[in-house]
Amino acid sequence: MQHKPKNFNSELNPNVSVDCVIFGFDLEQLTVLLIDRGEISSAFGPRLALPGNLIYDNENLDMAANRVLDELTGLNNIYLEQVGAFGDPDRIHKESDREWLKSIRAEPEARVITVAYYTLVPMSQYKPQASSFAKNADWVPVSQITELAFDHYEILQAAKDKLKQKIKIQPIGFNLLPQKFTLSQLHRLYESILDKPLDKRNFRRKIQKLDILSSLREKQRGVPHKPSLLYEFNEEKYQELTQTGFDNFGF
Amino acid sequence: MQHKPKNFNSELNPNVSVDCVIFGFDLEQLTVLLIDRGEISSAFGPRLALPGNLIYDNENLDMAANRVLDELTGLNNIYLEQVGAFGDPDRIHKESDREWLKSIRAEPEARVITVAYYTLVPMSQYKPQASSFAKNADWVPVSQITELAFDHYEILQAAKDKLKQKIKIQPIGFNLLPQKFTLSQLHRLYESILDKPLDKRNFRRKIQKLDILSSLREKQRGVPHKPSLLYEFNEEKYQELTQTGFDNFGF
DNA sequence: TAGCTTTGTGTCAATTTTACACTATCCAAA
DNA sequence: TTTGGATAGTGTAAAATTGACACAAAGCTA
Repeated sequence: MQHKPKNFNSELNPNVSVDCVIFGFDLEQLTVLLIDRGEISSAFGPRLALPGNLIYDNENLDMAANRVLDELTGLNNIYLEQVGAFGDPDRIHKESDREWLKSIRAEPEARVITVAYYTLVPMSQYKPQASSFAKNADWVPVSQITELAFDHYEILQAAKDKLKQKIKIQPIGFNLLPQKFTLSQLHRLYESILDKPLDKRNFRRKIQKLDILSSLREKQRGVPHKPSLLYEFNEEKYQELTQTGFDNFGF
Repeated sequence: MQHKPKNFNSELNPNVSVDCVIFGFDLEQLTVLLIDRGEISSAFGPRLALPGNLIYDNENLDMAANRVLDELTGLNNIYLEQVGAFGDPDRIHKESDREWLKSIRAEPEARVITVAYYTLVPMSQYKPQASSFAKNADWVPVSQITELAFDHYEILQAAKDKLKQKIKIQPIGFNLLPQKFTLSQLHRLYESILDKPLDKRNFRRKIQKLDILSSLREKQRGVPHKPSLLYEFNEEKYQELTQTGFDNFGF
């Protein structure tokens, strides 16, 4: 399950990179997949970063994002959506970042524009495996993050905003949950993405109206309270819905 | 495979460009500002393109977009919003585009990633003046455009989609109109952006409810039918509104 | 078995949406 | 001057949606 070093008969493009904001949900809060770059020689600075790297010169951006994500974390074959391009000439200004680049890049001083991508995955089904220059790769609660390498913190904020916007327009949140989940978990998920409380009954009513959940005849077990019914997300109905098109979730 | 020679501060970065999608509205339909690249030596292909060019290596993307727009069309000091990055390695595949690049670029074969921007301006207040490699710069109705240079047609579609989305969330459409306008013009504008008919009475009601229009005591003149009242957009109220925040126009 | 915790449920008032048709006003042409 | 053509401007009623709100049921633990 390790990635083969692809033989691109092409060079890395020293001016363009991709970064991936992979959101997960631990059933409590929103998380992001970050890599640990390990000890940084000279100064201290944030060790954590979004998975990202330079693109190859003959590679399209979407594929580059997938490749890089795979190389650093082992996650592959994931649909990524673009956040945007980040190109401040000064985006690499932290001393720790400069030092680190010297250790991994042929042209550590080059001006780099990065194209950021984001997506949502069910954490439970993706176990990150660090490799390449990632010493470690793991999920970190978004709320705990206060700084990241380069301009990655800023990118993360932009991705969160996109997500917030998008979830109002598409029932994309279901991607974050395990196959079987409870309405309360979904509820918490929406609250943590939208960053505001939602009335329980109204939320449930609205979700049910979408008619994309199948209730299972199964209950939670082992919880010290009334067990919740489990639901499944109905892919087919969802496809139908997005085809028909709908404008707003109205949260 | 050529990348720029390093570290000349004022050098063009041969790998990154910006393109601008400037929307206008001629009171009938949505238009875009395009440049004419003139006769193309070898093959025929589309002469029209979005205004765009390479960035400088020490220039941030937003500023590059403004500079390039100014250089090619004379429009300046415009707030631009990002559409996204377009980086297919094959995005320069038309023979006519290759030929043309040879005539204007130092490294015509370089792989170029472009970052697209868009905005809306009142056409009446911006008279494009072609210069640099633009032989001409003019407004073209979006509906008449069937092909453009490079992947610009695709970029245009993406910008239209962004606009469509955005106008549902912000009353941004007013930017496209002259200072004094009629509700019918605004109505037509919304219809052409959303690309669907909107009920006249419902539209008017909804707009009025926003409370960002000031009715002038002035009528249209010289129209061969009942003259319309003129309105002004109320910037102050608009600012107030965006501050307070609102989610949806609900069209 | 008592207590803790979370689930799951319904209603009513207020607001918003949708669908729909006729008169008023100006210009131009007869 | 009259008439016809064109677009502006206006209201209502039914249906759907939203928002606010409270309590019993179910399982676990001590």
